[in-house]
Amino acid sequence: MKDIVQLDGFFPYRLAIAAEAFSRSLMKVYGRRYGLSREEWRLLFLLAGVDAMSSLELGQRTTLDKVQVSRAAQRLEEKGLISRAIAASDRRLRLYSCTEQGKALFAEILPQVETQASGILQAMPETDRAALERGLAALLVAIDSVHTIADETQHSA
Amino acid sequence: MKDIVQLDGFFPYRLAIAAEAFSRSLMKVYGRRYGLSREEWRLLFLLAGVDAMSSLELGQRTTLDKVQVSRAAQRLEEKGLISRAIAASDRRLRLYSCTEQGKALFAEILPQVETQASGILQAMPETDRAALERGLAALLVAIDSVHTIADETQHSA
DNA sequence: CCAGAATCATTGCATTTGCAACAAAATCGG
DNA sequence: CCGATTTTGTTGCAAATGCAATGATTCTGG
Repeated sequence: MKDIVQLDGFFPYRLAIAAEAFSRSLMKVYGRRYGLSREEWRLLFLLAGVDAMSSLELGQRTTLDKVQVSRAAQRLEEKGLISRAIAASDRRLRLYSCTEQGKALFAEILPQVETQASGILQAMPETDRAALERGLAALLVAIDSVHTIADETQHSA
Repeated sequence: MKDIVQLDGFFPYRLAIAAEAFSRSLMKVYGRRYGLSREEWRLLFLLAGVDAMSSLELGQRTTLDKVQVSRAAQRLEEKGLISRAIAASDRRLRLYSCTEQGKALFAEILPQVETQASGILQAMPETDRAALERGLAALLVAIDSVHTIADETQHSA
């Protein structure tokens, strides 16, 4: 009789719960054992695989705003894990890159995080895991598309 | 040649990005327009549909620890949206319930949040949406199962 | 029935975060 | 070429958060 949506069935709620639980599980590894915040870990992850990356791209790929990027990068720099430089092409931008020490730490942590993640994913039936992969990919596309539309309408307004 | 996992393909990363973007999109509605935090909104959501709920159950269903529950509930009480009482069965616990004002506010906000959420979900092909539903359900089960295991081993240790 | 262990909510304090203000640099219009 | 607007990074300050400590209540083993 209730016209109220059951929370358990409310999609955004379930997505948030699952993502948070998953994230917490991984944070136990890089956080508790290595003292990295989620933002720091994410930046390190992004930077470990490339030569350098601009602050702009960094923000776009993490959905972190510029303040979060700036502060996480500052902490990582203090720890000697990344280095910061002013971009030659556009001196407003910063060019971040991973130090050797940062890459070494990342190489040490990543396998442990992967193990932790696998522990959860392997508990799922293969078909469900494939469904999740597919659905998540589509969701990311959908989010990106509505964002783009929102930005465009804002421009014209 | 790189033995480094591409971040874009790393599952936990994509899950976190999608959930955060989705969450931010909904927060524009209940946050910017109604001044509720994510935790406050979630508690209100849980309480709007039932007579009362204990602090313990509240925490379990939201993956929030007791401090977060306590503080979000305190703020909601100050706003007159929920009421707090000591549970008769166990006087350590609290029994939270939604006030009429809280239910009214929830009824006002929910449709707007649903509209916002639908805007994203409707941008997905039907089959992908179904896959996401299925995968997400399985993921929640998997997370719960490994949590249970972890707790049990901790007890025996 | 009682003393110690366990569970739960709250509080204090240091750190972090978000938002707005600000400063530096680039782009655009004339 | 110069001033106004836009874009980007940083900083200040108030609010939020996490973690450890505390207090209140219940449970457990004798």
